[in-house]
Amino acid sequence: MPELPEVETVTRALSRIVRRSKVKSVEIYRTDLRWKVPDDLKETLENDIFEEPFRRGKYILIPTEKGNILLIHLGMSGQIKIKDSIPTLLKHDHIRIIIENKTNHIFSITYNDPRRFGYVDYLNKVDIKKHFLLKNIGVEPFSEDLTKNYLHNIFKKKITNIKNALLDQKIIAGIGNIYASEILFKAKIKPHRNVNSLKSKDLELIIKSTKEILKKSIKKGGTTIKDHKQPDGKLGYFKQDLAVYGKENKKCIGCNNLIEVSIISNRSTFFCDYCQK
DNA sequence: ACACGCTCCTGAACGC
DNA sequence: TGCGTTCAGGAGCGTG
Repeated sequence: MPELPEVETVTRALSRIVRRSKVKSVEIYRTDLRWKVPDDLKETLENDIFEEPFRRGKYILIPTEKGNILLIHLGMSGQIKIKDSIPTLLKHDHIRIIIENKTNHIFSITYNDPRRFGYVDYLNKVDIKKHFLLKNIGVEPFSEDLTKNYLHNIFKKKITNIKNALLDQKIIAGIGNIYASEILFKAKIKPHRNVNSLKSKDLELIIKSTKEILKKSIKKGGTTIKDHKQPDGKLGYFKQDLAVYGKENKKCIGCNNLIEVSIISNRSTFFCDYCQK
């Protein structure tokens, strides 16, 4: 599923229930995710108390009172399910955390991931800049650090196209294959353009489009193509707002020409050859 | 140091 | 209906 808006949606849903809740039990059914889930995850988290969850790139981070942070990555097919009960386990439910909130209500948080490209880990709060998955992550799209100057300094040293650059988590955190196409359509820039051909005005449009597209998608609960569900089971409704992703041979909303698809670094990339320059 | 394929895995959709 | 093939929203790793 998940790019920034989907991960943000899940993080917000978690925020509503985990804050100041006590971890009653951690049930681990599979440890062979993208990397091996640490053996001491269970004993580390149990009896600790969750604080306010937050997101970094496509990672969900939940700090605890004892000074740790639970890290969840959803990979391609991961889902978080929140229930006010402890339901029967379903296929691909790999990890389940039972919590109790301040008013003694029990909730279950279940990590389900058919393809197991995702990951669950914990780290110490002081190591947040050192963890191997977090240390090289670039700026947050909504941060003030995402500026023309920032992009210009990176792009002048690069030989790649803007589509690949948007997918590169070391530059901007959180953009994936769907939103890369959508952002470039909105910015009217062809995905194949080399980054060092981009002018100041182009960078400005890319930054503006990035913020707008991601913000709007979060508002709609993300995009459900296949897997993504919000933790309460609801779908994400940004799909109906997609302008180019998955629209091959459909009319462009800007000019009525047909949307094209080309494979860039093995990923489908959708664009309008007329609107995007 | 960088850019680019390859790869991990399951399931759904498609073609014959 | 059944079977084989292709494709999927991520991203680290090995290679050149």
